[in-house]
Formats: sequence, C-alpha cells, structure tokens
Amino acid sequence: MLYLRNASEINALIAQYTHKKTLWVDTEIADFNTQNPRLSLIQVLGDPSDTIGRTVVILDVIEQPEIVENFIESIMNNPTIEKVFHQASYDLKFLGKNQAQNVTCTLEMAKSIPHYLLPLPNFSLKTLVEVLYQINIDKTEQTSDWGQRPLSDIQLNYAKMDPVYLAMVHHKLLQLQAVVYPNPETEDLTSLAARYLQLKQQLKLLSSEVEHIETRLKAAMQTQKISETDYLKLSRSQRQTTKVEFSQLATVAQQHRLSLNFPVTLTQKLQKELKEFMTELSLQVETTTSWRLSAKQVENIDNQDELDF
DNA sequence: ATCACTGCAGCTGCTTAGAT
DNA sequence: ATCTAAGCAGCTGCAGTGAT
Repeated sequence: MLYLRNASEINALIAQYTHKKTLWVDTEIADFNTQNPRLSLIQVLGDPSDTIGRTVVILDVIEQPEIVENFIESIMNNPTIEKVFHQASYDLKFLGKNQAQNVTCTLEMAKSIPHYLLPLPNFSLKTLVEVLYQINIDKTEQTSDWGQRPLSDIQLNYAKMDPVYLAMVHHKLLQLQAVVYPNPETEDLTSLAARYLQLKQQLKLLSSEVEHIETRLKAAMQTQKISETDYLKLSRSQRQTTKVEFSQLATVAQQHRLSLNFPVTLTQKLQKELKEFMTELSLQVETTTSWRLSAKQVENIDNQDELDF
C-alpha cells in the first residue's frame, strides 16, 4: 500500500494512472454529517488480481483542491479510463459530478441482477462481499473521523481494503451479468418455456393465497383494533383527486386567457362522441408497440397433431 | 356490440437505502 | 445528520384481446 500526502508525488501518480484501462476507486469523506463535507482520501486500485491491497494507492487530498481538480480532469473526465465505484453517485459529488466519463457503479450492477439469482438483504458493499465471497468484513471505521491527521493505522488499513473489495465484487457481478443476459439467438426455447409455465402455475397458487391472507389480516387487524404487531404494521392513507367538468374548465380558461397548452388523450369513447368534428382537430397520433406472451390451452395430444405449421 | 381479463402506465403518499 | 433516488402500496384509467 502506498500512502501519499505530497502534492507532486500524487500528481506524478495521477499522470501514471492515466494509461490504465480500468481503475477501482473509493473515497473517504470528512465531516460527512455536516453542511460542509470535505473529501479526505481517494483510494485507487489498478490491479484487480491484488486481493490484499498491496498495490492500492491512498491519495491524501484533504484541503488540497488543486490535486482533486487534477484527478478529476486527468482521470474522471477521461473517457478512455473506466472508473468503478460502489454507489458512484455519492463519490461523484466530490469527483466531477455529471462531467465524469466512463463510470461503472457496482450498486447499479447488483440491482440489475434479478433477486432470485442474487438474494440480498441490502446492496451495501459489505453485504455484497459477504454474499459473493462468504467472508466477513469490518466496516466500523466507515464512520470514523476522516478529518483528523494523522490517520490511524486502522483507518488506513480500512481505506486500503475498500477498493480491493470493490474489484472483487465487480468481478463477480460481471460474471453474473453474463448469465443474466444471454444471447437471444441461442436461447433454448423449449426449456425456457417449460420453466416459465411451471413458474406461472406456482405463481397463480401462491398469489391467490397471499391475497387471501392479506385480506384476512387487514380485516382482523381492523376489527381487533390492532395497528401494529411484531412483524406487521397496518396504516391508512387517504387521497384526494380534484375534478371539474371539462366544459367549465374550457370556459374559465378562455375567459381568463389561460395558456393551458398540453395534449389531452382522446379515448375511444371521446372519439366516438366527436365523430365528424375529428377532422377539425389537429391530432397527434402516437403509436406504441407491445408484445404479449400467453399460454396456449392444449387439450390433448390429438389436437396437437392437427395443428398445421 | 359487449364483457371480462390482462398489461401497461401514471399518480399520491410514504418508506427505504446507500454513502460518509 | 443529510441528501437523493428509488421503491412500494394502493389506486385509477386506457387499450387490446378473445369469447360470446
């Protein structure tokens, strides 16, 4: 691990890293719970095979905005370098905001994996590491004082490991993504269809029971006047919708010369009522295409044989 | 023509999750 | 402590499909 505080050393390292294809990056923020959070550290890993953080570089950039500016311009805004973060939106607030190019977010990646393939209680980096690698990691330093100097060895060690865990998680997520998005050209329709129909059937049974029990629970809790149990909460919400006769709205708009310029959907019912006056209107017709999948009812094998392909 | 059903979309109000 | 984005529940409403 390399811990750099000297400006010229850091800038030299930034220059060196502009040739990398991918960087795994994390930051630590001081005074995070105040109006003025300050960027304290930028941790960078360039070698994903490093699982102990030997090659991690920790850039101490607290109160050194020129260095941060250089990092943003040379690394963050450089589209040829892929930057991997966890919850990138947070780090980007300090590192170039929406100017940053070629950013990958492992939180977003994890969310794009269907739950049944990657069941997670939450999407924190800690959880991802634990589930994907069956190891426990300590995150207690996360909320420590990153504004103090010198930083403790424990803090630096913690800071060092973050980009390592990040690269590990990133690697597994890439593998999972390949499984999740196979090539439609080569999908096995037979087995996919069989699984689909099987699940549909199970879903029908399950959802009917869920709905049934939900109804009974609501009724029971209302009747017994229990709004909360150890595991459930029943809450009531009300909602107001304000409506007006269209003719009145039109009159008022005209009288007061309101510029209510927005399109109104002409439903089939309305179109029927308008009939011949339709031609007097300048219509904007939008077409949308949708695909529907439905299960065919196949009575028996004989019928199948009669089907003509 | 009518009906039930499904899928899709949007809204309100509320809650949660992630970062440090 | 703070921010922000997203999700969820519950609802309304429309369009298309297929059966009658």
